[in-house]
Amino acid sequence: MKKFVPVLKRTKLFSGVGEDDILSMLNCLNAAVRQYRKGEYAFRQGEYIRSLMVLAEGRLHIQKEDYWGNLNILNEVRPGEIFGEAYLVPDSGSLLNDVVAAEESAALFFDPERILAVCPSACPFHTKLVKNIFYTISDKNKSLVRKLSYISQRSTREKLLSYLSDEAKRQNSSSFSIPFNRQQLADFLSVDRSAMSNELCKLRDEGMLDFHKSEFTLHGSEAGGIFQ
Amino acid sequence: MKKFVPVLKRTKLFSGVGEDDILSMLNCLNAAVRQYRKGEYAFRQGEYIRSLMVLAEGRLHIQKEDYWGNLNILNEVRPGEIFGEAYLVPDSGSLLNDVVAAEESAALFFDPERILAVCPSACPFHTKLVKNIFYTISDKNKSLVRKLSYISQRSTREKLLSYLSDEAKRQNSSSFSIPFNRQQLADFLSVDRSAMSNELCKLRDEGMLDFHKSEFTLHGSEAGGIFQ
DNA sequence: TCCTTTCCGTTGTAAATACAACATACTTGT
DNA sequence: ACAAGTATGTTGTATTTACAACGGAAAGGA
Repeated sequence: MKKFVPVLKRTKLFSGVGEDDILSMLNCLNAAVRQYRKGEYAFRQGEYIRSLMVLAEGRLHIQKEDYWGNLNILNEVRPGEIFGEAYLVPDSGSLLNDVVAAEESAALFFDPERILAVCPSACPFHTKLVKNIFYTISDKNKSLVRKLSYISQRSTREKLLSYLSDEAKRQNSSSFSIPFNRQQLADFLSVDRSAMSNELCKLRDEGMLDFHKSEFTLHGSEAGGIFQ
Repeated sequence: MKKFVPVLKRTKLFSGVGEDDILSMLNCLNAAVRQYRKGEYAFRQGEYIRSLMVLAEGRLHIQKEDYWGNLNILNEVRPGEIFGEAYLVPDSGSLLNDVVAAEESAALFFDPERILAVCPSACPFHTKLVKNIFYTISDKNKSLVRKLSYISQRSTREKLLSYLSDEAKRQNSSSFSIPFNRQQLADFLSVDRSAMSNELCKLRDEGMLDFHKSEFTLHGSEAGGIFQ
């Protein structure tokens, strides 16, 4: 448990809380740790969720495979982000997606009652935690809206450009790396891999960007405009 | 203010709170009302948001218009849902989308500090409110994920089927109405209106569904399977 | 009622995409 | 170093979609 404290300290969820206090909060909130190997399922469609989870290490993919085997990565969970919270709502039914570790990962499990039921006396940081959880879910919400803005572009080219330029903006540099391989990026953007690969190369040939594996560099007035 | 209490009473946000208590909470939290005519902009891209809003009446569309005039409805806000919460996170920048009233609407504006800062003595329902806000944001999250699951379908046909069958499931009937006209549905699903209209008619001709304006009825083993 | 406007379906064509199939480069394990 | 497996780029074709254009139906206002 203690090993995650430095990681957690840097997350939005525990921002403004000292390491010692994080540790006591983890105890106060009765957190449990679960670790996942790369490719392992944290949860499967149809399961019921009773905890609020925080990803401490690694990356998780919220994904869905349909009847015909098409895989859709609905979202990526990064360290410090919470997941599973939608299923704590009363009568929310069973999990609709799979949660898979994209790499070696560790998650903290919290009892939602202990977090949401305010106990002013027990834990001085509770108010801060509630605020931070609110911020964290809001961030997640924002990332979902962001993804929606990519996918709601009509063409593969526009999806790529909106995603890549947004990623450049987020990483505040025209050179950046993305957390996907080509297939994962195609799944994330809901397009065909080969068509996307084709479009990427066209964009490169047109001088709009360069890439090497998952490292991208955007060129040109449009992309550059972001940083001006 | 008082006129919204019966509406609010039925929302997730104030579930389990009596009408009198809702009114005192609204006062305690210093809520303000703003009303919008159909088509009016509640917020525009680039504005800064300092309040947490709850839609009391009507419908709002979170939408984005790009350089070329393509309109994307990113999400629809219904009564009892909150909006704007993503922009209360520190350093979250200005609004990236427009918020437009799809019909005559009314929204309540709350000071986020008053909601999130726990004051056990002042308002006995504060803990409940915090929990309900958590549930409400989570629900919103879920609706975003749901929309993602529609849009991430590869073809117009699949997008339509996933949306319509999900809507049937949510309304618990194979006959249901949707809150969109054709153009809005096309924007919501990020497809071309005429192509979608064409596809709808093909589905109808194949006997998979029927519709009249915004009233739909699903037929066949696939759609029926949901209710068995 | 008539006129105007909006909404919806239909069609043809140009463009984009999905899909399959394959070549090459890169990784990983032995 | 080698082999097996994986990731990526490339190409051609069938399918699907976008777009424009139009006609009829429905809705709303004068």
